[in-house]
Amino acid sequence: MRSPVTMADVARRAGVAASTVSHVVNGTRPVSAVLRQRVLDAIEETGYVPNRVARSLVTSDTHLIGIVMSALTNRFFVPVVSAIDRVGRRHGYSSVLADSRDRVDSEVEAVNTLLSRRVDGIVLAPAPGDRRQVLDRLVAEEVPTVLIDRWADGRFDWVGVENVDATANLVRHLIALGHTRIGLVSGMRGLSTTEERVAGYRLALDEANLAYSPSLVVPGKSSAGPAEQALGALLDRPQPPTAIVSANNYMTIGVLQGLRKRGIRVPDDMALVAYDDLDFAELLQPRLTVVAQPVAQIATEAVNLLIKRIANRDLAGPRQVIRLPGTFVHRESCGCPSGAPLAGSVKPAEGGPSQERKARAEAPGRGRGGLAGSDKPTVVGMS
Amino acid sequence: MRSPVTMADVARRAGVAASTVSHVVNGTRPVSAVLRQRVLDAIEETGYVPNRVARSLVTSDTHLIGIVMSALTNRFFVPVVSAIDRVGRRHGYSSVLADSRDRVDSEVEAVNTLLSRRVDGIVLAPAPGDRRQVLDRLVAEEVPTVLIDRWADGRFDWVGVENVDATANLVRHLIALGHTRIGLVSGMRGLSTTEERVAGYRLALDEANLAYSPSLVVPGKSSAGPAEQALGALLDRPQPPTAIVSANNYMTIGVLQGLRKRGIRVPDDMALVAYDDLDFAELLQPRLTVVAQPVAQIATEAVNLLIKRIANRDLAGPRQVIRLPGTFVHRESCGCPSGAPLAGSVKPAEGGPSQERKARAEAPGRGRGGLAGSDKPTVVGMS
DNA sequence: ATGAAAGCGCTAACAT
DNA sequence: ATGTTAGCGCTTTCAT
Repeated sequence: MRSPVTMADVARRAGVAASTVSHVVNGTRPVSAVLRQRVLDAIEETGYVPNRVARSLVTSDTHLIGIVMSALTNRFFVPVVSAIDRVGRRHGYSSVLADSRDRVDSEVEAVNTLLSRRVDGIVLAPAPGDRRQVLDRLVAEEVPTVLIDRWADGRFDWVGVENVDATANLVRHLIALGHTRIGLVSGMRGLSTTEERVAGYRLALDEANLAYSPSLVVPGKSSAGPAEQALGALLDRPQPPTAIVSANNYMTIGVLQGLRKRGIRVPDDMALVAYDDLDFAELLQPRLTVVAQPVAQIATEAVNLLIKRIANRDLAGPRQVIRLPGTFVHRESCGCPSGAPLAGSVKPAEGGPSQERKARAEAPGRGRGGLAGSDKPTVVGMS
Repeated sequence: MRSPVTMADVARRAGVAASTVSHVVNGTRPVSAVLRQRVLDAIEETGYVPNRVARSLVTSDTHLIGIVMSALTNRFFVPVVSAIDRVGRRHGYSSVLADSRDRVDSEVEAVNTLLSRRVDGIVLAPAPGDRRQVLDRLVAEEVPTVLIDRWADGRFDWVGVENVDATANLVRHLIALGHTRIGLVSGMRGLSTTEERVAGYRLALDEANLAYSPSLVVPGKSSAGPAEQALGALLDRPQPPTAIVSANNYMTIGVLQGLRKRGIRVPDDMALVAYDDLDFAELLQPRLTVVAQPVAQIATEAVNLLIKRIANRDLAGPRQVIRLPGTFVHRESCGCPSGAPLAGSVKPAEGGPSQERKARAEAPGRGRGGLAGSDKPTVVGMS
């Protein structure tokens, strides 16, 4: 069995009281150099590893941060884990996961598990549907929680991206290029991001006095397969669109797949722009014109905010809503030649309704190694 | 502050002893219908959530599985998390993460954290370098551990992929197509996967009586940027290769990037094959000929094995080594026309040295929605 | 079928 | 500067 060497063992070996061992381990009170050394030696010799669960029982904190999201499907999953590791390492936090599978019932189960494990705080990307049960619970238990990605409830801190204007910019650009029949492959129902992106699409149409046709908006359910199917519906219309907007990364993959199968070339036969950059967007031909989310930054802000809340639970203060801007990345799938200036002035955002704090624009370099000069896409920061 | 409603509170409210509450919660001994109901009601009314950390202190198990790997860089990260969630949910396991950043010192830190949190078991993808310290520790503490991806030590269970023959097959295919100068962009030094893939490359060369030239093997360090640089070295040779093998997914991205920048077309100017399939391999032009790892299956096997070990720590038995076959996916980047039969008979594997168990071949469909008939790549199972 | 009591390994008063 | 002691919230003998 596993090392049952306890603090008492160490104390005995060092010839001191258990509390002394505790204090040298935690530096919680001065210990004479001699005893400290004796204790350190004893620890070394016995291979003692402090038992954090026993510690947690008395201090009633676990230094555990719970993450609730659909692991595979949510693009914030890995960045959040990384942020907790990076930021949290300094403060001794670790992360525990709970997959919600994007269904409220699993979400409830997930939150309960985390609650019973007494996590110090939770980062949650709310599943679509009625999440009142989970959220009420979280409020009742008063466990520090920050919502991420999808907005769901004014009682919580939230960090996410600006969707309305960013999507509108995508559409404005297409309109500036002369398109009037623009299809939208939209996301899962019940997600704020889905609704906001649809709203952005309609906004741009309105501005240009183009009629909104419901049949041009097809449900891609936020994933590739359904998106490919939804695309079919669009293409089978008597008057297919001349341009398509895909509302998230996974759906973009489905759309590309579908277009390819039908032998429809981008952008010659069909212009395509998308919400979310893809890791491999640069490698596709044509390269995709997209709005990129500052994913890493969102994750980092969320974790920082959470840790701050945990640190002073009392100084609660007003809930923070951090809505970060997306970045318009102009490449060629919209139909523009490589390096062309951006058609259709990208309007500056006017500040979301619940925007309480303006964040700095994301740094241009998004990490994935520099591109050669002429190959560089035009990056337009949006705020 | 957080719900401090304890088992004692519930007991008082229900007018029973704490032990009775415990037994109805855990079903550990019969409780009369009346009392059981009273307890259940009290729990309901108080919103009691059992404190798992207190429980852990007495039972000395946490139902926590630790995951140690380079979160962002390791392709097994998300699949392992998913597997723990899927398999573990039935048994009440959750996962705690620790990012090793692929450096032994962080790895030591990570393992220590998990040890102090008293996880019931660990899934570890060993960092490159001298991991004796970590592994000795794990052995000493006798915490059930399964190694994944990179093989490191005979004292542990291990689950990973067959590399030698799979890589050889890639090279054999190129040779069959007439290539004699074949470059290899290889992975990080100190990783078993790197060494095995180089060995496979050499094996195929030997079989064909082609000379092995060290300068045709360049260090891509398992990531995109370095791979792109390494590619440069290959291309700047007086006699550049006519075909390239990329030894993992991230490096393939770098290689593609580099080739594109130099205006080198695949496969016309340069044939390209790779270890690891890419999520978007189907979307590239040309589509990539690769060996795909059964990632999800590896993760699932690892987690199942670990949970089994945890269940009966004593019945230790011999260490298991599960080496799963890769799948040759024949597409067009090798220079073959779409749907062409596979040139260069792909030799069946001969069983790795430490192969103790033969696993079934991965099911052909790899999840990402069916391809249209004529577009379907030729998939050749390897064992 | 139920209750009382001991104790898991630690921290944090409270002594001295 | 160090030791003693009383819990943290639970499980699990041991009684009854």
